[in-house]
Amino acid sequence: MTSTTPRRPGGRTARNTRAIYDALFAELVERGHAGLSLERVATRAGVHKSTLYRRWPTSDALLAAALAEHPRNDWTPERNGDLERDLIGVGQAVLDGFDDPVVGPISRACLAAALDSPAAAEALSAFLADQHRRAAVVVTDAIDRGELPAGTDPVAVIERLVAPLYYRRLITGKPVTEAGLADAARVAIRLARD
Amino acid sequence: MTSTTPRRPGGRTARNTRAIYDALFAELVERGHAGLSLERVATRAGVHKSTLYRRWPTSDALLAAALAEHPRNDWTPERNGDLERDLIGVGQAVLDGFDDPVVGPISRACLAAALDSPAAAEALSAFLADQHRRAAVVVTDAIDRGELPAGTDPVAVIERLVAPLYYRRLITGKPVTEAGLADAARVAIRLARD
Amino acid sequence: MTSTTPRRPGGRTARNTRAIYDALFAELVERGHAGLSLERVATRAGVHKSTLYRRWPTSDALLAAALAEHPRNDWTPERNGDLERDLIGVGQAVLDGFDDPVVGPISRACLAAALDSPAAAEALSAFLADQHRRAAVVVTDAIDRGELPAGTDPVAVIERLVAPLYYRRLITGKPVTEAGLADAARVAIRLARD
Amino acid sequence: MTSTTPRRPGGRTARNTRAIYDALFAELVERGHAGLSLERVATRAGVHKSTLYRRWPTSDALLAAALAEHPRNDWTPERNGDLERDLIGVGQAVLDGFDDPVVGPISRACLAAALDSPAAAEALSAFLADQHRRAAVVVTDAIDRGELPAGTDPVAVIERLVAPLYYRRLITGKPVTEAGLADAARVAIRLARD
DNA sequence: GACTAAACGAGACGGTACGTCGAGTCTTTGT
DNA sequence: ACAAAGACTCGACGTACCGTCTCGTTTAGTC
Repeated sequence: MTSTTPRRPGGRTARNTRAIYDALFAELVERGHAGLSLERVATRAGVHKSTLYRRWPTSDALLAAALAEHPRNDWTPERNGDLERDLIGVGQAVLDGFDDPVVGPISRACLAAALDSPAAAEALSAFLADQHRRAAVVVTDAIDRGELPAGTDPVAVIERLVAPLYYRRLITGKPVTEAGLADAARVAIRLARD
Repeated sequence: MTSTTPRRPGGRTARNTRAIYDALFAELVERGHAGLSLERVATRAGVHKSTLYRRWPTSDALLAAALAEHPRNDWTPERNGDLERDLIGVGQAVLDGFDDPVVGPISRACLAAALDSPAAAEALSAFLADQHRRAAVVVTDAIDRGELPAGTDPVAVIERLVAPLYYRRLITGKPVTEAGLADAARVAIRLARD
Repeated sequence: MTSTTPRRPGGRTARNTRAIYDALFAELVERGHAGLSLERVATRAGVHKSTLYRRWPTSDALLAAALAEHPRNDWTPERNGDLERDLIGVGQAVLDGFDDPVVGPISRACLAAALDSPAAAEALSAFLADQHRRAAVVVTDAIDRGELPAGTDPVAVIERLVAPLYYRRLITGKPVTEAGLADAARVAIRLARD
Repeated sequence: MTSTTPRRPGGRTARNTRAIYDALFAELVERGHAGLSLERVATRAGVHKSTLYRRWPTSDALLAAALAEHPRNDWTPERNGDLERDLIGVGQAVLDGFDDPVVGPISRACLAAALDSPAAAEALSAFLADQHRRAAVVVTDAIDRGELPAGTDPVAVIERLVAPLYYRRLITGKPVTEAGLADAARVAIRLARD
């Protein structure tokens, strides 16, 4: 990680860290990545500016660290015993995230940061890999059930599922219809079957 | 358009506009979206800062305007009489763009801008729609040849092709192998056949 | 005079001149000398900026020209047949000018301009000389009546009268009481008698 | 005072303050009040612009603060045991100030500032009050010697002395002759005798 | 339970860029 | 062909953050 791990991480330091991450996300939600100011983050966290600079070299490093610890790292997909239904569920969760007034802006901010900063890119990469792994259980289930061939790469299937969702919503800016989501699920399954 | 169209668009104004767009792209290439400074753009274009602010309300508006006029709006896919080969060609062109030392940074910058600013998002959306339309001729060809059913939506095929490329390269940050590209092309075709 | 006298002073030119002077004074009243902007004056006068620049080289020159033509050049002191009463009347008129919501700010503006610009200083000098001459009739009256010796310099008496008024009100910023004014008048007379 | 007194006035801050005041006066001497630029003052003082804005809200406040601390606050009139001679000495000192290539422009600038800004006006008022008090010892001396009645207001005498000097030189722009100065002294004394 | 180094709070600073405003000067355009 | 108005250069404004520094002060962990 890019953060300077404090040698005395207990007590106040831990409290501050938590407050800073919270403030960071709140600021990202309110003002976006371009409008981010470490001064405001510090003020909002009730912490002095120098505390931030002491612990993270750049704002991207802070974002990377926050992304690594904080959010929805406990998410788990629904498992219904049917691959297509499960995949649609996963996709819907992704889309719901984009629409969420908190998660959406944070996602966009992380993405924007990743496009500018290698450190943030790495953190985002790790975060997404984790999410993929988490989601991939629905594919593993399908393999166990014999719905898919044994050699299938579960993460690849998930990637194929979410790629068009990200592309349409975040990049082209167009909405994803129910049919679009179903289509994405079908593409992913079709790929896995070969 | 978000730009303030000047009421006297001849002569110097036109020359300035061109110089500004060029300077903007050069700066984006060198410093990225986060490191963009309108002061530097102005200096580089040999123009005074106030000229920029007079004509575009924000940096995003400038980027949007530049994106709308300038780059590779003349690109055309190769047409070999074979859909899969053509699609791979389109995909390869996209990937080459990401790798290009000029086009790549500009793409990333536009994307980052779009994630922060509705104006930029709209401009990017229009730009990509144009690119899709342009690329879609290879699908239309295939329909004409009878390779694909008549009702096929050509743009949808292109989107299915490029979505995983963008997702892997720009979002997860991972490379796209030749096999990955071939996969994307094959799946796009197969799905269109149904 | 520093103004460029136009070669066709009739019709539109004259109307514009009047409008410009009016706008100038109005702006001075509203924003003071430091806040003066020729752009606003031009807009307010319904005239293009270049018209101003064509006719006056600097804002001070404009102010000087306006001062020479416009204001209270028709003022006349009251003549009561009693020097002290007349002088008090003159002094009161000066003080009333300082307090007037229109004349006061203009006076201060002209003074400030004169402190910065020789052109304005000259204009102010001429203006004040004119005012002195105008006021001096009350002294001439007194000489004619035999109240003062024949060799008395009427303008010097007026200057002795108004100097402390200007000094207290405009320079030290302190008010002038009725007794203060009476004092000034009395001393001016007494000194003239010797 | 309008200045923001820094909470740690030692060391660098104090050095900066002094350098800023010096630079301010130097700029006023060279360019006058209207030509004052805080950017140039900062550069000249070897200090960054934001340091100025952090400590003084406006240029007038800076001028006020500088006026309050810096100049000739140690001036003392000559005392010759003769009121008229002393007063002429005081008046001559005032006139010499107007002619001085350093003090003159600064005086004019302060006066111009005072005409535009209440803060500067107050500072000037305080400065002049101090000068008056300082000069008034020559009047007190005369009272002690019995030259003037006991109830005489020493400061009023000084004001009466300097008023015509300011009026002629700074306002009407005309020179003050030796006779004019002697006249002013006589007026002041005459006033005090009643 | 007291000590010591780590972590923090606080204020000031030099610096870059912002976005705005006004001063003056050119130059395109419409008539 | 020429004046009017639009567009420009230039300098400064006042603001916001950035990242750094120097001091004290608090607090966590250790002996």
